[in-house]
Order: sequence, then structure tokens, then C-alpha cells
Amino acid sequence: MDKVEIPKKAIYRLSLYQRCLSKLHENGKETVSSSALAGAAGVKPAQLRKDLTYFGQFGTRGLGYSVTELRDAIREALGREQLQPVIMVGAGNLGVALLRYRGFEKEGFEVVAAFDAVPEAVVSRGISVPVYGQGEVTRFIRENDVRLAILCVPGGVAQEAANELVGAGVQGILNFSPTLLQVPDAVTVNNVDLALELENLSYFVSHGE
Amino acid sequence: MDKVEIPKKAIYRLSLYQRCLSKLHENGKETVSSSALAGAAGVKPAQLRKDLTYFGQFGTRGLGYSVTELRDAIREALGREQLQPVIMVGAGNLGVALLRYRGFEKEGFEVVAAFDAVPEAVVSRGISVPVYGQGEVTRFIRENDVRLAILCVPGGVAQEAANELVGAGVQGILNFSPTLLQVPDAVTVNNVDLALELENLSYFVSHGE
DNA sequence: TCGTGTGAAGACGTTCACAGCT
DNA sequence: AGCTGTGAACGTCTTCACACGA
Repeated sequence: MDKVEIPKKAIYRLSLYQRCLSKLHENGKETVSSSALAGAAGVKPAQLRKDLTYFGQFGTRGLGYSVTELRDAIREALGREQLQPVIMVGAGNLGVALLRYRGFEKEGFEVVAAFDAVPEAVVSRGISVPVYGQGEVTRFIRENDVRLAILCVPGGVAQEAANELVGAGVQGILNFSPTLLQVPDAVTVNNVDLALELENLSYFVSHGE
Repeated sequence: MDKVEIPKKAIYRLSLYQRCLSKLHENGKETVSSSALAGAAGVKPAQLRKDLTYFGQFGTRGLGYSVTELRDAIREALGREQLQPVIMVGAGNLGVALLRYRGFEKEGFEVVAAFDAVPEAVVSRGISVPVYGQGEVTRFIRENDVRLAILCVPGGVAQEAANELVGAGVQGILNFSPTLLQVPDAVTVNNVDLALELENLSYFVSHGE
């Protein structure tokens, strides 16, 4: 639908910029130059400016950017204006861990429910969100208009679980299982493969001088 | 040192291929074609073949690749021939979660110890690896020749912790804190930013048709 | 004939360098 | 004068297409 395709990496960086802008705002800064913001985000100034042009013009030549304006503009561009409900599918070790880790909430997401094949085993683990049986996923997604899911089930059942999510209307899956998920084009999958990241590190450790 | 630079992404894919090869091996397959293996890994055949050429020639024209030979060749290329010791730095919710989650061990890594500012609070959490105070990190790294660390401390102290790791000789850091780590060129940092991944998904969910 | 290995072409993303606003 | 916005140049990675060996 877009005339000019926006690089996927640019979207990642936009989130990063937003985080930096929030920090600047907390520190009382009102304006910031592309080079200052880029420095904070670990990118080159030209890249930051280019990334922003994909969404519009936000700066004032000779001056820089208004911290709050740019932050809000990026928030809008990312579609993060209202709180997004997220569900956790699979509440084993990793799933429960992520539920306890509140990193998501800090950035404006609310994990509203968790699902597991054996919910009874999870309840006792001191989590604050309700835990339901796997069979209730579809109903819950439909009733609560959930579009984002975090998938933490074992690799063997990941595809099956993903099918269920997609069928119920989920449009984005954050996949922690080491499985290549097959989903329709309209659904986005972001894979976080922890073992792969470690293996990758291992290569650079062995081959660095 | 290399004449031809190997794309960082190719290294990631190599780990992926290796995982697929292990699965094929379990299923009793002895040979595999580039298109079959590429399909399993979710890439195009030409890309797989190109990736392999960075490290040598492993196939037989007209036939394909020997599953075990290719697997071993990739393992060697990745420097994964012997078990790598890894330490966990920061044993809060996320750190403990990752310790419980045995995904790393499955791929041949051994988490040998964990470190936390308040180790006493962690011991009770039913983890099998020893937990030491943060002050012992340097000694441990030196004595055990540790080169890989998983960093799960809060963002505010991440840089400080990283400095300590690097100073003691760590060469690769898997960083889960939402902080841009400043390290020497010889050290590799892989960032896993969970909130960023969710935000990224959010964009595609809002903008998909 | 089949499937690998690979130079060449193409697509994509980044960086430069400067025009143009304030 | 200062800093953004951006076309053009550059570099990197991916894909093509075909030569070559089994």
C-alpha cells in the first residue's frame, strides 16, 4: 500500500529513538539535534534523519527536533497510541519468566492473560495475570479483540498453537520457540531464538582476534 | 583477517542450517539437497549454497549434501566443536527464568554459574547452578576461562556490569537489558530487546491490511 | 540429467554531501 | 550560521542463471 517501502530495520530504530526521547524528556530536554539523538541511539545522524523522512518532517532546520513532538509523532507512526492487549501462550519456564519480568509493561503493553496446556500447574507460581487452559485461547482472543501474542510453547506444538492464534484473529506473534512458523502473509512473526543468539556469539568469540 | 567478508546474517543462518541438519539426521536422512534444506530453514536454495561457499565446498554435484558431513562442517565453522562455558550475570526474574529454561543446553552450551548483587535471594529459587555474589565475577571468569556471558541485570547497571565482564576477559555478551553497551571492538554484543520486538510487531499489526 | 558452485546482476539499506529553510 | 531534508553514490546482501562435475 505504501509507495516507498519502509525498511524493517528502520521500524526497529524508531522504537529505539522513542525510548531515547522519553529519557531526554525525563531529563528536562526540550529540543534535540539529529546528531545528539543519533548518538544516544547508537546510529549515525544521517540515518536518523533518513528514518524520520519515511514518516514525515518533524524538525526545524537550524534548530533540531522538539523532544515531545517527535516522541508523539513516532508513537503515532508506530501505532502505539493506545494500550495494546497481549496474551502469553505457553506458561512453562520461559513463559512464566517473561510474565514475571515486567519489561513489556514499562513500554506500554499489557499482558492480559496466559494460556497453558496444564494451567493448574502454573497458577501456583505467583503470577498476577489469569491463567487459562489452552482450549480457551480462541474464545478469549475473539472476545477481547487481541491482536498480539507471545508464543512460548515447546517447539513441537508451536505451529499448532500458531494456527489457533491466527485462526482466532491474532495478527502479530512474538515467537520464542525454535520453530519456523508458517503463517499467512497478513500475520507478522518476530522470532527470538535465544540459542541461536548464543551460537552466533560463539562464532565471533572463536574468530575474533 | 578474512579476504572476503562473511555477512553477519550468514552466520545466523548457518546455526539454523545446523539445527535443521540435526533434525534430518534424527529422522534418518543421509543426504539432502540445497532446496530441501533451504525449505526447512525458510530461505532460498541459492542463499543456502552461497552461505556455504563462504566456508568451503561440502556438496556433491548432482547429489546434494551428506547430512552428517555438512553438520560437522558447519559446527567446525561456527567454532562449536567443544562445549562452551557460559555465565549468567544478573539473576532477577529474567535471569532466573532463563536459567530454568534449558534451551541453551540443548544446543550445547553449559551455564556454569550465575551472579547477582543479592545472591542469597536467588538461591531459594530452585536453580541447579551455583549463584555467587556480583563481586566474584572477575575471579570466576579468570579462573574458569569464561568467554561468554548472558547479561540480565537492570538497565541502570548494565554498562557497569559489562565493563567488569570485559575487563575480566569475556569476549561475547548476550545482552537482555535495554541498554546500548559500549564495549571494545574485540568484544561482540548481541542485543535481545524484548520490549523492542513487541513494539516492532505492533507496527506491523497496525499497518497490515 | 541433476544439483552444486559461482560470477554477474539486482535489490536493498546506508552514508554522503549539499541545497534550502529558519 | 546551523541543522534538517533528500537525491545520489556507495556498499552490502540476495537472487539469478548457467557452467561444471557426478
